[in-house]
Amino acid sequence: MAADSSPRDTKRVTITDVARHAGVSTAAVSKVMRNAYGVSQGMQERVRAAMAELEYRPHAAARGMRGRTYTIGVLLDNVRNAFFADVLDGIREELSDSEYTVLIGAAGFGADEQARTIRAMVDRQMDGLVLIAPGTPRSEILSMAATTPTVVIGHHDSSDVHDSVIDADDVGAGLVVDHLVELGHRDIALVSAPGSRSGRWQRPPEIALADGFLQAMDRHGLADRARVHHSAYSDDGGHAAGLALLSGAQRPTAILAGADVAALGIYRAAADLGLSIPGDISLVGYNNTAIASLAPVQLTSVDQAGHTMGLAAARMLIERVEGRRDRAMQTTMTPRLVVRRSTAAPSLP
Amino acid sequence: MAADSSPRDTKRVTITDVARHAGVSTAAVSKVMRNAYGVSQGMQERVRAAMAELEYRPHAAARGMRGRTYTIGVLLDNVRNAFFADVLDGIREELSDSEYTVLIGAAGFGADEQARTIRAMVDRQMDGLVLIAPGTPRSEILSMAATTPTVVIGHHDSSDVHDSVIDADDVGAGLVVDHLVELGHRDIALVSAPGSRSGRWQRPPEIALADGFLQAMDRHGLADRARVHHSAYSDDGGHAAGLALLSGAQRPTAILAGADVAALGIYRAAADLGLSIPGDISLVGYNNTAIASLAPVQLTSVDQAGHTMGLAAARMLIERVEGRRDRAMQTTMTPRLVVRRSTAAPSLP
DNA sequence: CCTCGAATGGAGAACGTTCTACACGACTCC
DNA sequence: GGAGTCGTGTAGAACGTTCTCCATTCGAGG
Repeated sequence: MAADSSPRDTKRVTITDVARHAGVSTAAVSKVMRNAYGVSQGMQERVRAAMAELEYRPHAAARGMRGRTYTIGVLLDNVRNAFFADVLDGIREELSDSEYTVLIGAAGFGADEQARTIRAMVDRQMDGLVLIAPGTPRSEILSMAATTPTVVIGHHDSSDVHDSVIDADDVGAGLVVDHLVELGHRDIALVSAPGSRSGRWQRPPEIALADGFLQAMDRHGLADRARVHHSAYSDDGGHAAGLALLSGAQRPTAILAGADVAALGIYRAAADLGLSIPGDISLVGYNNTAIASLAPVQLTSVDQAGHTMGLAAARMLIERVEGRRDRAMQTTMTPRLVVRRSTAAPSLP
Repeated sequence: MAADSSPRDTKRVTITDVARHAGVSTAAVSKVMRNAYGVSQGMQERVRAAMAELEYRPHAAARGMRGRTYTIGVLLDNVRNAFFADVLDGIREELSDSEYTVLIGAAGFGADEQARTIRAMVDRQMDGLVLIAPGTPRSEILSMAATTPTVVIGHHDSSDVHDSVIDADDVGAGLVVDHLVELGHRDIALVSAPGSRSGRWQRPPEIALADGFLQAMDRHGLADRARVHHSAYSDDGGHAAGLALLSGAQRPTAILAGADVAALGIYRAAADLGLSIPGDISLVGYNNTAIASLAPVQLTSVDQAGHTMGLAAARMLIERVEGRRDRAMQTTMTPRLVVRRSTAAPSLP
């Protein structure tokens, strides 16, 4: 086995050290830390002083064996999607002066990998989980949520075992369609994630979006001119979708992409084909991420208030973790259209 | 105290259950899991079968009390910087079929917050840490690294207690200056992070970049025309820097930004001032992130091979964690210039 | 047949917390 | 003056692993 001998020595300060130093029992120290009932003023002070003096930091793994671990896990499929960064900021802000630490599991798009990551977080005894639009089968989420407080962001399927934070994607799609129709567009395409009703989720965000889109088109009497194309919410996915839609026979005059990243891929495809935006094609993104507002981009987009969603998710989660609420709840946000320079009246045929 | 009664019941399958089910001792099961010495073929199979049958998953917190936790922590300051996403992908890829799980601590720019996050990861007994350009004082990193294997990405300061992966930022700056000078530019400005030699880091990436920039300018006899402006590597930071530089008295004809995000902020500032890129101003980014290649952007940038850096970091870290190497090492990458449409010859005065 | 050593399996002590019981004293109330 | 009650503190049993010893068996060598 060779030399081994990792350098991990210099032993930690433990609760026992603190207890001895303060001249009390470990139980007392534990109580102080969790500010549990039954501790006198004097005890409080003595113990806190000892902790400070020894620079004591509780051993999270040991805590995990019995009680809390004071860790919140966040699952996201794609670090590059800036919308998730907004949500994350919200979560971190809400938790910033609590004792909880936020750790992120970045899992990629694969359902298996996501499931593995979720299990890893549960195995590490995290106190609560925020899952952003998980691709994992619903049954798996439900069984995990039965044992660990969970907030699901994005999926419209509600449940009595986990909380949800969603955006009214159907309303968002409606806003976009209204805007485009008002500009004079008739042939409008939607590019949405292929997700579909897989894994027993009945209403993942992309389905809600697609439904809202079709309803809105119908409302304007354009049901037969609506087109839906599926592709991954990534730059490459958008690029492929853009090429397919724009070089096809019946070219739409406007495209709504379910994510800003994908919209930028479509932008690239349009450029490849020599089409200008918004001259030839109007383009709308979704999520109103930072890139949408960049000078060279100026993408019309739907704002989902990711930051606020993160705040709400964290608040709801902590309520559950600390047992202040025992019934599932659902929070719905209303989207808002932000018009920029990527949409205009269609050019005459 | 109300009802409390969190739902966390339905007890887990433990090593004891597996042992009983396989008719062996827990010690034996543990040995099989860690494939330690002293296990017969038959025992192997019996135990593995039992584990599979019961769907056993080891309890990470309990493991953390004695041995490994099979968790690698990654610290990054800003989820929005796509370069970090590249690094992260590299790390995840290298670790994808190992037993290690990667968890990310997103800490923001503040040194305190970063320090807190690092401590949180150490307290959770993570087996190893990858720190991407930490702003935390060097001493703190060194003391953490003494107890937990650590790879630092970005800082050029080497150490015998942690490994490092860096990019030759000075070379990168040289490539850019050469390119710009060749196009005919003389008045070139650098926008770099304010980091400076704080916290006892002698050579954080921004300093290496600035030094390389000044040296390259000097090499071309342009030392007196070089300007360095400090701002945060963010969209807003770039915007502010852009406004300052471009509306000031002696306007540069080209700007190098230390991060693509910041370059986009400068882009926005230029637009605000009615200046076109590359007509009036040439602009170069750093890191060659995905946004740099987007159709509407087309930013000339320096490629740092973040993905490869991530791979290297993970490989080095695991060597240390598993005790296969006990001396610190350092890996240096060579940057490459990717010319796009944001640079051109300067307009005549 | 005895001794040795290698190979294999198990007992049981950690590890650092939390938390349930319980002990003790001081009051209050009949 | 005894029975409750309240407030405060402690003992000690978990929790689910890892890992150091130790026990047993088996073969080989003498």
